[in-house]
Amino acid sequence: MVEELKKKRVHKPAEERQAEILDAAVLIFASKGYQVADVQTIAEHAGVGKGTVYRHFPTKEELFKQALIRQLDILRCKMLRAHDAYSDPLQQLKAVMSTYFQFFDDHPETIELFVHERAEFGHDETPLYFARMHEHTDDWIPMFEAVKAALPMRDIDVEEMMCLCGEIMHGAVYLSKAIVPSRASHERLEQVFRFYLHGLVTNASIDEIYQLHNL
Amino acid sequence: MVEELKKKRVHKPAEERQAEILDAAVLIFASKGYQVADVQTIAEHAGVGKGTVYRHFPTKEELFKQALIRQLDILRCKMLRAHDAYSDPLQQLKAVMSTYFQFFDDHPETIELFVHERAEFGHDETPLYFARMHEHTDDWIPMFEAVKAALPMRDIDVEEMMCLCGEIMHGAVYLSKAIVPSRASHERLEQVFRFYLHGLVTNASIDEIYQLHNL
DNA sequence: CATAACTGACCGACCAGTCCGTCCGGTTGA
DNA sequence: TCAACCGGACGGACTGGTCGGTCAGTTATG
Repeated sequence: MVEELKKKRVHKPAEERQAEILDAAVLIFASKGYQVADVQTIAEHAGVGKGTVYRHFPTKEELFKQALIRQLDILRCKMLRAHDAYSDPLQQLKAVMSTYFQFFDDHPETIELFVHERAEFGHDETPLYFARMHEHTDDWIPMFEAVKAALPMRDIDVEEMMCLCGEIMHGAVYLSKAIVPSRASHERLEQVFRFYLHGLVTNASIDEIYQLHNL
Repeated sequence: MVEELKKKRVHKPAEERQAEILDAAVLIFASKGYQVADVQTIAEHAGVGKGTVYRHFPTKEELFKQALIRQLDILRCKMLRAHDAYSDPLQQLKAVMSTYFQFFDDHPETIELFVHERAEFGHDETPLYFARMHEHTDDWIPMFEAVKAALPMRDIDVEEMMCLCGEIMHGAVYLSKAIVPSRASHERLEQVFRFYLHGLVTNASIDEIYQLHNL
């Protein structure tokens, strides 16, 4: 009656195995948090033994960070692609923001991963989330410069523009789950984007700008 | 030589004991996180035995939540006091925002506490941080109504105003530690407040508004 | 058969919560 | 005034269970 179904052992290229393990890690870490998630569960979920996990990642901590980096790279990549799809700087900005919101709509577990990183490791080192953000700051400067040039801007420097943009997007996503009734993040794109522009410009009509830039 | 310094046992009113324990709990939970912090350490820090902690709080989780609630109440109370010190709605708003930033400047450990709550318990229940915020939403509606009446507002309803205000303040505080070089939160007050107003109004001169309201 | 990948039982450290002996300090009565 | 007494607050050793990381043995592959 009780079938002893033995999983067949398979050897795979390291890269593929690691990807499987990382996918499982993202899920488990996101749902339980770093401390509570246990490596055994991740291994089972990835369909491998615990020993195998440790063959590919030296410690639980490293496993977590790799899982996180994987997600960060995916997000970053999507944002860059969204940017490159447009030439008008305001369209670029809106597309990037949209991608950001959409990403967290599609992968709510990633929010949890970020939250847990901030809680667990943000204490004494800058979270990878921000480290990476900051590391790649330069990539976005040209866009913000262009936005600035395109708008009747009040006196704000580019760094401040970027900082505010990051804060408001992060805030919207981070708090999106907490608001009752919770709205899908991307529904908030329009609201947040308009608000952001209003916050930047002097006194021009936002509607004019919208029309001018086909937003 | 080695003095056996035995702590004298002292009986105290329950309330006082609990306050001592909660203060220790805030510190330890904030610095280590919910999972890593151990009750023994909290007990030692409060100058009591572990058993005593469990006399006053049924579980570690309850201890954490009480510690959090304590901080939330302090913050809320300060914000209300700041509000009541002014009659002009814009001055009130600015004062409340200022208090919020100042509080986290003075008690950076409280940020950590919120972060850990979101990570540990925000998963399946609304964090107390937001629950309380939402619970007391009504307290702030009159102020935002008044702000709205005082400004040449674009078409935003009060709920949205409050939501955006919360997000931008939370974002500024939450990210304040991540930015390099990190600025004291309160230094950002002016920047964030102006940004917020710009985001609300139609096309009036912010400077006019500032002068009119003595900001 | 040689080698590399894989496995999971095992070890030791760690910790939430318990439990009972200890001792404080308020009360009583002579 | 003070000594004997007692309720209950207190302390901390202990227990039971958990989990990160290891390693000796097993299985696939060439």
